[in-house]
Amino acid sequence: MNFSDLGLSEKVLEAVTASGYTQPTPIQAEAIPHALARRDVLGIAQTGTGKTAAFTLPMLTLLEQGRARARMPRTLILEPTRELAAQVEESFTKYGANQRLNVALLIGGVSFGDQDAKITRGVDVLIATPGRLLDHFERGKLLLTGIEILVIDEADRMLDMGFIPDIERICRMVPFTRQTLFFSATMPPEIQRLTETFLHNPAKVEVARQASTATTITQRLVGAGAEPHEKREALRNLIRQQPEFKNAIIFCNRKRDVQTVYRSLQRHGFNVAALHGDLDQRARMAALDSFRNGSTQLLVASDVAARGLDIPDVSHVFNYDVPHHAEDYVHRIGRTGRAGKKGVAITVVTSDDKKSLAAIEQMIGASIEWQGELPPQGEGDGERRRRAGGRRGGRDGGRGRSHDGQAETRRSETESPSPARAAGSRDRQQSHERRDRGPRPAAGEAPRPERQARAPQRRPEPEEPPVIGLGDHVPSFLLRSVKRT
DNA sequence: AAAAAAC
Repeated sequence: MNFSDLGLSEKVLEAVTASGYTQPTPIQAEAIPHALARRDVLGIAQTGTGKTAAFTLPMLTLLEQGRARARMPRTLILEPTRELAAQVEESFTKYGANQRLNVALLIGGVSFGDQDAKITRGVDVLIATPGRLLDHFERGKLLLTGIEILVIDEADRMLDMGFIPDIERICRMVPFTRQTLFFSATMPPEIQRLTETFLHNPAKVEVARQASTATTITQRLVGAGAEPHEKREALRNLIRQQPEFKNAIIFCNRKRDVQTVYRSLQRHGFNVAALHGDLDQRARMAALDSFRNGSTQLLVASDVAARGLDIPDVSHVFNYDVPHHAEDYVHRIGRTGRAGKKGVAITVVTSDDKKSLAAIEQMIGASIEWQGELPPQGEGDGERRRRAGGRRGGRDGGRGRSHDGQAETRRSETESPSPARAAGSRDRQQSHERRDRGPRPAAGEAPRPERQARAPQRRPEPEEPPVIGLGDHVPSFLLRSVKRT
């Protein structure tokens, strides 16, 4: 299958070729002919599957006929976040290079003036987040009665974000006769209802199941103390330990933690940027740009960055927090291991995260490899080392932390051996054995018995201090076989 | 337990 077999126009094909693409992805191969035939399309696909081009390319072809009129855009694309909207705009710029089309981006956080001016001149492609679109509409500067094609992207995310009433409103404002291209990674009942209401006999195009995580991603769990400073220190060690590190996105659950972790990494000399929704638009764009062009290696982000953002070549994803919703986990780790590349996703787990972790493992249909405890240690500045050494003899202020063990595994590669660490060698071997066992079973395969079998050897000896948290102790939920859906 | 999106 080649792009030239899909019925796209010469101009669009030339732009696609110029970008270096010859073969369409499955969603593109399936959706483009339907879209060109003016059919409604229901696309069930995640980002990273080539979804954006699946609607951009046929739209560009269809837009070659006709001309935009003042204040009456011809097509409308709705996106849940500003970054995604900007990304779609780039796609139109790239593939529409051989056409004279007016594209406008209507997102919040920037001034109305430029947006207004563009609308007034007439736009062929309007890309918008719902809030700003409705704002323009209510000011009476925008007419939606000329819309020929409506695209609703990431519908399930719009649902999560409470946009569905806005989407329904917008759907009722555009002409009944328009063509609708509708994309969602999942099909919860509410989305199902929406498609039944607003799509007419759609061609259903489905690629890759929602909950499946790419096999190119190596997933691991590491334990850490639940105290913020312990987690931050664990994170720093984790970053330093990675053998094939290129760059990483670090996900936090809360915006203020994004800020804290960002500042902390900065103080410790890391090249880092932050991305969350409370930053002004310029800062958001700057963070994303510097990460994309490689001038920044670390991006600390909230879930604003979890879905859809196209950042090629991310070698690592670190979950500083376990996400509360299992599907967020899937989206976060999906930022790495893209386009056939290898990726590593490591989640920092504390004693507070058992429930969320169990839900995640249930959703992905497998248990995630447990790498062991990652104690805060080894800043290389003596001060920390003393603290770490001092802790060895007793407990650290009574806070939970198991005996040293698998945590030694990789640290030993980055630091010179010390007598205190030699004790970890037994566990280190075990840890390597575990890793060498290969990938976990995919969903649908039988649960693997060795999980039960190897568990006892990782329990602490009875005379050791009681374990608080997720050190070498294996919580009971990890020993249960995983329920599959 | 949160984040996101309009001013």
